[in-house]
Amino acid sequence: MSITGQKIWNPKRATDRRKQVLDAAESCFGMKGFHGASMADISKAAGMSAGHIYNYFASKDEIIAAFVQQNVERVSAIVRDLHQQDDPLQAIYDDLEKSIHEDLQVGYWKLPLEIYAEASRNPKIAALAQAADRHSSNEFLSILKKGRQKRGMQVDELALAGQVEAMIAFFQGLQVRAMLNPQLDEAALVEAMKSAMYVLLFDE
Amino acid sequence: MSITGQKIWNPKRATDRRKQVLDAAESCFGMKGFHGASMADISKAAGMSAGHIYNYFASKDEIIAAFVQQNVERVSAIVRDLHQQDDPLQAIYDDLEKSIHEDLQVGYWKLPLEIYAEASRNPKIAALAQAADRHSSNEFLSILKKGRQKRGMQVDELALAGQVEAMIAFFQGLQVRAMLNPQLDEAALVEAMKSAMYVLLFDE
Amino acid sequence: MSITGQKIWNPKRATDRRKQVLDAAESCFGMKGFHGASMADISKAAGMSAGHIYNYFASKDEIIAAFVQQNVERVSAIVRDLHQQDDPLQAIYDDLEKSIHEDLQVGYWKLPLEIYAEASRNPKIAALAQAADRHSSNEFLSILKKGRQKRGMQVDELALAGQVEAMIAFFQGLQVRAMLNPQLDEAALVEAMKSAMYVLLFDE
Amino acid sequence: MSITGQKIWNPKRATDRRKQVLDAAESCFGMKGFHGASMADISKAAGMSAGHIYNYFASKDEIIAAFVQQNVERVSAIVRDLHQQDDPLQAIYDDLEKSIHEDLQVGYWKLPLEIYAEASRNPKIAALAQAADRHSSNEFLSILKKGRQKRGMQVDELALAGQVEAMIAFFQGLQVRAMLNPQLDEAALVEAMKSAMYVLLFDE
DNA sequence: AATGAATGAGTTTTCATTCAT
DNA sequence: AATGAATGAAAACTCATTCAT
Repeated sequence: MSITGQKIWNPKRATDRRKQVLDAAESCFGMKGFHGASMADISKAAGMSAGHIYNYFASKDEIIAAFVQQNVERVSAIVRDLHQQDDPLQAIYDDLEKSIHEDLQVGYWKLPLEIYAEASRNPKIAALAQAADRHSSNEFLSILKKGRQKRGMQVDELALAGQVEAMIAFFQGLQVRAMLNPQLDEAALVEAMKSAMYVLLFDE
Repeated sequence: MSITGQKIWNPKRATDRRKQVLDAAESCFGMKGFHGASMADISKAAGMSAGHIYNYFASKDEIIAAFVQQNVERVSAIVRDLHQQDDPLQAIYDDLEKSIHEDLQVGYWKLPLEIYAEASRNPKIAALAQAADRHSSNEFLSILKKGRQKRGMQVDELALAGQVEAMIAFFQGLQVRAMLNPQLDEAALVEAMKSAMYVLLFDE
Repeated sequence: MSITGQKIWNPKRATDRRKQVLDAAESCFGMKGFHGASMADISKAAGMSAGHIYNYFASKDEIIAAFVQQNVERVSAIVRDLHQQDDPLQAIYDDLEKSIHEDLQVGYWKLPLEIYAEASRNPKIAALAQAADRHSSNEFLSILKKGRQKRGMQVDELALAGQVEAMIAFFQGLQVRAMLNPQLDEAALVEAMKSAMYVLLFDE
Repeated sequence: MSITGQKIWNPKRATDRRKQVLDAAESCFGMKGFHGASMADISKAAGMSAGHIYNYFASKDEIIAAFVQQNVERVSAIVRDLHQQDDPLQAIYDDLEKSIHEDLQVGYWKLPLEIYAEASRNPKIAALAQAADRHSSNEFLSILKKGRQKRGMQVDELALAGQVEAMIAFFQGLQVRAMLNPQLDEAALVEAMKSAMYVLLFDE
């Protein structure tokens, strides 16, 4: 429209605006849930008019989807970090206390619980969450496999797959525990988790 | 008014109608979630006008609360059954395959996930869920304590509390796993769970 | 239906039941207004099922109408009492303090105000209220006419009609004053009213 | 956003829309009363969707309150005009015919009657109406006081307060008369009112 | 690019009225 | 005569989405 053409689509700005919206969504969804948070809430938190948001997202559902995508990617990133470890089995075991402590913080479980519920009835969200989960699980499995091989252990892939599932269940279950039992004794839990994780990690 | 008095107020009918509504709510909440399901949906599923529902529940929130209450009581009932066992530790261990299989069925995880999300932002629901959880956890703990004593084991109550938390986390985590990984290999998972549960149950 | 026939329509009982309903309506309408009071409220106050009320009144509107009728009749009764007076002009004047005091009580103005508002937009109620008002005004006028004649005064009927209107306006205006000015100084008002009523009553 | 800033927030438009709604409310409330008029009625009369009205008023109650406020202010304005008069006592007396005529028009009494009824059971509206009434009464009293002093009369403030109450009762009573007696003979009424108002105004 | 005014379908809830018993 | 379960239409209000500017 203008002679200099600076009004042409600017992908950098678009990315920034999407991030602005998703950050706002994070705070709104955390407080009110996906369905309790209104577009007006999000637009206010994003410092942007509700109408304008529709230039970057086709619908509220798409915001939810993008938000979920962003969140499941965080888990992938955590797993990816394990790749760097020399002895991942030991590293995971040694980090248990910290990992558990993190998992029990409200910032760590509130939105995941929201996502699980949404995924349990919204097929689009389910597909996203399942795909991300598959990817992370596979990566985790391959890390553990390499880790065991490095230690000279025989690797029964099927058994390992079961152990991976169980370990992830443990950590996702902790998110539920954090919500249901705010008085939970963390130290005692860490001790119990250590013994259970030990047999799962080292297959003993 | 009648001599037999059965017309003065008929609690049976009220109970029936409430059950009718809660059954309808179960199916609607399962498909659309607490907030996605409308009173119109519920009334249609209950075969009753929306207005009439308000003769039995003061508000939609009260339906949700009653529904959640009903659901958390199912868990309590499961724990209560363990009281009957002669050697509960062994019984739990032996039943693992069946318990896990049950927990992975859609009917077992869909509504719990919904409840966890709702509880994470609705204080009334949180209070209900937490109270039920506290009760079940305590009962589970006392069952295990007695079980260990019967077996002549020393009981470290704090350690046991941590183990109880971990075991519950396991099973609640399975509900998340069931949703996120529909292709999950149950047999492998059972093997892994057995080894982890063994150390938690028998403290070895 | 029964052999003895005691189930045949019993007009006495019907009258009783209607009174029961109208008494209940009085208390409900006073608290919540004609439209704020529900049939459920009235039925509870009447100690009778809502459904049953419809055996005695065809609709809620009919209850309102009957209630209004009953109320406007009270005013007629007050006027009728004046017929007994030997010197009605003096009697009215002497009773002013008491009449004003009564008119300022909440029980005397609350429902009239409700009725005026309803009549101002509901033609059926307007017709009732206007008919009763016409009747009372005429009777009041004829009482004053006789009163003046007895005192040997000339009676200008048109002037008297204007004075009657003004006097009634006075008293109905007091109902509004009572509502709008709860701190109203009654003694001062009585003095002022006395002087104004004097010229209206005695045409001086 | 624009340099002149007129887009940042446009208070003119908001004021216009509120006026549009209040005008619509006036006609709807007049026809059906505060509770008989629905938001749908008002929105249709305002030429605006019902939902949109909530951008300008938080609730229907707030519309009623704003509407009542607007109406009671009209009375204040009438009293304020008297301040301009050189000899207010005489001015009021001379204007009686016109004032009475106005008071008897349907536009003058319909909504006041509605307001009186609403105020008689809605504390918020009662507070509004009473505050406005207090203000107008005080102003009216001070005008009369000055007027009497100008005429060299002694002013007994308590007596004057009673007379003020009586005069206002007169005019508010006329609103009821207009509704209850549509055939009212205005000329006769004016004559009667003149004699009564004379003694109240000039304290004779 | 950005606004926010505006819509209309949808939400929960209330209530006069009917009717089987 | 009497109940109260049941209905359905309407109420106030919310909100994702559109669009003129």
